[in-house]
Amino acid sequence: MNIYDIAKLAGVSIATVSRVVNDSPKVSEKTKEKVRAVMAANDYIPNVFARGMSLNSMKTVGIICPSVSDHYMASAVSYLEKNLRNYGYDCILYCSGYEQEDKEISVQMILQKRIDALLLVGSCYAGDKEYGEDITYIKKASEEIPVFIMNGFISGENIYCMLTDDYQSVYDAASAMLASGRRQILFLSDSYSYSAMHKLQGYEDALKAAGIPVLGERKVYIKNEIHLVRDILLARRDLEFDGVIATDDGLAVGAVKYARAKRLSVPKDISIIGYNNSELSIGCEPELTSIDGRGDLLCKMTIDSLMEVLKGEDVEHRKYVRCRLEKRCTTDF
Amino acid sequence: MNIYDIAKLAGVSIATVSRVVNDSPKVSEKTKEKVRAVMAANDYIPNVFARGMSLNSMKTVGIICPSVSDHYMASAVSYLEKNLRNYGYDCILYCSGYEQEDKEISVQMILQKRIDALLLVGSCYAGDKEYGEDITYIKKASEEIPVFIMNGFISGENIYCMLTDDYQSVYDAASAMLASGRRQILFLSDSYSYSAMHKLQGYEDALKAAGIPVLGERKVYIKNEIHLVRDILLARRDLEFDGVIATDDGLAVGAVKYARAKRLSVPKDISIIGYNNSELSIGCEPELTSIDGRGDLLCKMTIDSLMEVLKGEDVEHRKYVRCRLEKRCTTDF
DNA sequence: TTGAAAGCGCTAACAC
DNA sequence: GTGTTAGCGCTTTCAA
Repeated sequence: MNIYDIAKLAGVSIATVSRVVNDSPKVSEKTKEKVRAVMAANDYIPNVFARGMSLNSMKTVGIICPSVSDHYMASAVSYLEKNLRNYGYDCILYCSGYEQEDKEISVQMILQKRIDALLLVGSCYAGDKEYGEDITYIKKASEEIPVFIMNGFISGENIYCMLTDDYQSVYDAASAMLASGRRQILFLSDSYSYSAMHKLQGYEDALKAAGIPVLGERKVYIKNEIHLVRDILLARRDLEFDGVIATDDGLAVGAVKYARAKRLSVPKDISIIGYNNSELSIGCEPELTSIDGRGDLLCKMTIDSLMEVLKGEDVEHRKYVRCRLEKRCTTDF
Repeated sequence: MNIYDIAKLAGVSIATVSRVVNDSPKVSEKTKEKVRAVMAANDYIPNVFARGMSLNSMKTVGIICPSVSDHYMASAVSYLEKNLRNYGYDCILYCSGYEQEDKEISVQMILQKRIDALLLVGSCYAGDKEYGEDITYIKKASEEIPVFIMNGFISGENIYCMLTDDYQSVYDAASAMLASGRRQILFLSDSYSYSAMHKLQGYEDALKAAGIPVLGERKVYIKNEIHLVRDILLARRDLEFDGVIATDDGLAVGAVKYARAKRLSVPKDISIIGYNNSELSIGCEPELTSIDGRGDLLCKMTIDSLMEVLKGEDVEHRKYVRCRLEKRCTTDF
């Protein structure tokens, strides 16, 4: 069943059928009804390829994230997919991993699909030149289609960045922890991403503002595995700390496990703050105070901007979402 | 840059360029080299639409899952996407939600994309007629393209089901719990899916085999939210139990929280087993014994079958993966 | 081994 | 408001 068959059956031209399919206003209601009836009766499905060929667009958005098995990103992808579809856009998904080369290949491949826009989920795509990562592949992509980065920043004509205010939220959290009397706060991170660097900066500035020295040994980088974090902390007998700020809940729960192993009381002996407000922060014991990066809002903002850009409207190249501290039992403020 | 430009620059016909792109054997190496050089020099990218139109395939697999924010499914989608791409297939993702109508719409819409195969992730798509759900929309899809169901079963010519041995794993877990002396085991579930019904059956049969009566009140259905589960269990003062088998780790952690609130010792006073072996089972305290549904194996099996079917080979319509009990601290066997 | 040319099914510019 | 027709960029016969 193609457009010619429908046209013949309905006694109109293919142009009219096409117009009906696209709900053009310059077809009479009567004709529309007639054609629609024929289409329905024959289970007619317009050929997306032919359509894409004429329009040179498939109403598809490409989404790349390092891994959708990370909960934060999974939620984001889920939300994005659902809402984009509401706007009539499909999603094609690539999980690129974290390696530079793989990220480049992913972008290159997804561009071949003639997507209408590219969505980069995760701050690992914002590896700024300062941090040694090459971002020309993203710049290049932006020459063809608009690029949206969630939680990362790259400046560019056709690049739109949706940001979480990581700096401020960690600054505030660390300040509150300091105000509650902690003096030796550990910064626990598993990444050098744009986002992680801003969190670090917030941590350092809060310490400085309180007149506390920033020690290199208190900045611990480690793989995000609960038991691994616990064991590493246990092994580092030189390390003294009465507070932990982690860039992810998994890391923070590792610290909780460490406290338990050392029979430290939480939050009395040690205060702990995680990040992302995930299920893990409710599952652990005591339950974890966590910074909520408001992924939902970030997604919403992204989709709104995306639609505006696709409509040809002018959109800010950088937008922010404020985080929120979800207070639970691992802090005493 | 299209095929005509390349042809002109290379001094050959478009047919030859096309053959080179598709690595046809009937082009001389010499010509191939020449054409390839021109393509490379001009960053030539074949137009996927035109290509899809001729081939009537876009080398794309449609994946539908209820929600990719569920960790189990997210891992699956991640794995599937990565491996399908290795085989040269793209993925288009739909998150359908759990409602019958939404699932039907998702399938209908994704079929319009001319996908080469449909992958249904999650046992909620197997709602058997016995359980009241209509599956004709899946049967209908299978008339057009091969359909693969992960963790669900529907019989049909063009339907391939990859199954986890949920029945046996719960049967074994419940039997072990009974052997360790428990007599009042609670079955905690959040769904009536194909998979959940099989888990239930395993639970019931294990009890029966041990001569223990199956009580309706010991089968608790509840939304998968940790605090909610805890509170409901606390509220049900009539309910007595010394063991819990849950169809998901989230539910099981709710039971752990319940035990803590009641100052019950785990596993001494109450033994708990979760499902899916997620991060949550390591994050909670004490750490949760959990049944690992081997999602990775299931995915691998699915992709292997998919490729064989697409190649036109004969493939079994039902395949099983064995689960594994990951023993941690909430059980004493 | 290569080229010419006929589609594939649709959109959109143009004509009526 | 409707029809005619020229592409869109590719694959694939068919001839040479």
